[in-house]
Amino acid sequence: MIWSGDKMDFVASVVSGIATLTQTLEDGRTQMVGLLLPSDFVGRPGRDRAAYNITATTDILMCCFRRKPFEELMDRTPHIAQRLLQMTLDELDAAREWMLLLGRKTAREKIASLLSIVARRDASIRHRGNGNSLTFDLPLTREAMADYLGLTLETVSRQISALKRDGVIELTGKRHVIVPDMERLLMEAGDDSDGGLLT
Amino acid sequence: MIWSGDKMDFVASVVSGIATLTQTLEDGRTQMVGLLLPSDFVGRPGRDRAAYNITATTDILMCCFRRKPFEELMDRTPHIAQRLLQMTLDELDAAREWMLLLGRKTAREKIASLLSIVARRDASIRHRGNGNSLTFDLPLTREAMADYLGLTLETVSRQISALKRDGVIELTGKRHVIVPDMERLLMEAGDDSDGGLLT
DNA sequence: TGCCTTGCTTGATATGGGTCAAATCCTGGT
DNA sequence: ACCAGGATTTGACCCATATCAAGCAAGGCA
Repeated sequence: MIWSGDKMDFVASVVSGIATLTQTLEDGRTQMVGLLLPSDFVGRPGRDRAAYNITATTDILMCCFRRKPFEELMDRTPHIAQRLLQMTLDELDAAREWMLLLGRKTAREKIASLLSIVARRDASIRHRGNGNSLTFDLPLTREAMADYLGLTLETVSRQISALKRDGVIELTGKRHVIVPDMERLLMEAGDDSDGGLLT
Repeated sequence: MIWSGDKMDFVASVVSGIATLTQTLEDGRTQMVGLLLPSDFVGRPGRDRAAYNITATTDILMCCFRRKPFEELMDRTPHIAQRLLQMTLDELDAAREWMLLLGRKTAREKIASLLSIVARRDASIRHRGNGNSLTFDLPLTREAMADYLGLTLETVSRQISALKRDGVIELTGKRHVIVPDMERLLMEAGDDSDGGLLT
């Protein structure tokens, strides 16, 4: 959709669909640095070039504003800057949680963490708070998961197979996941401090 | 100084000295998620508990405000929220750069990146823009560097030795670094995007 | 002076995850 | 139904980094 360095004279808000923010090294290694979900904000007031690649992983609908008028609106409406500040601080928290994952977790913990996050978000969207036994679809390919977690797609595949073999999750099809025991999955994720914040 | 989960009824700005923000897993693995330098902001309006451990690595002087009055001040002075938003967005960019480092760079690249960052910051503080051949002190122990980079302290030590052996840097004492060729160091860091030109 | 501690280096070995390669599964197009 | 191309799984092997362990240097202190 958008490449890092492109001119970007608008800001936007995601209405529906999913997109990713990625950074790459010149030899092709890539790392996902953000996941854009409905209600997330894209772009930055006061900057005219994109800092990251933005890729839609599904059909996506965004609500765009030209940057200049938006900046003027922000000057006139203090409430907006405050709201944006809250959202940005939440993103910063999420980024820091993610840094812990990238720097210190094992491959298995990384996968379990990702599944926990997706499961929680999915549960909160459809509020089906039925305690144990959750069910959801993965919105990402194995390769996207690898970019998210700082792994290779082969390792992702292997660890998912391992979690399945150990009964932590069940799979129907490639993408549909059943979690018989959410507690167990959270244990596997390593941070049972329950502290996963979702954006 | 402050432990994650502690009550924190103030916000602050660093005046002088250096502190770190770290997260830990319950088995003791720790990951640095932020570096607090002079002028950086600590704490979050609208949250009353610290989310991270804050550790001073030098003597430090901070300018503290009680949280409630500060929040009121922010409501009355839109300019402050905007300034804070800019700072937070900068931190978010830094966090994302860091995620790329943690997820995709090799140990050698991580060390070179860290040295580049410290060198650049140091150079900008003392503006000694003498082209090549920079010189600076590392403000961190090997262990702190390891926590920063998602490595072990032994690997940090080995990679620094390797860079020295290869002539990328020179050491006098354990902490004082001389960079004979900054270009070379930036190459080693992997992201030579110093201006975004490719031949 | 000699002991202790803290920070750092270096070596030997183990292992988690990467790399390369091949087989299988799935989906949409003709 | 058949085929083509992408997505996924699985296997074999290798290497970068972790782990475990020993030793060194410098400073503080009894």
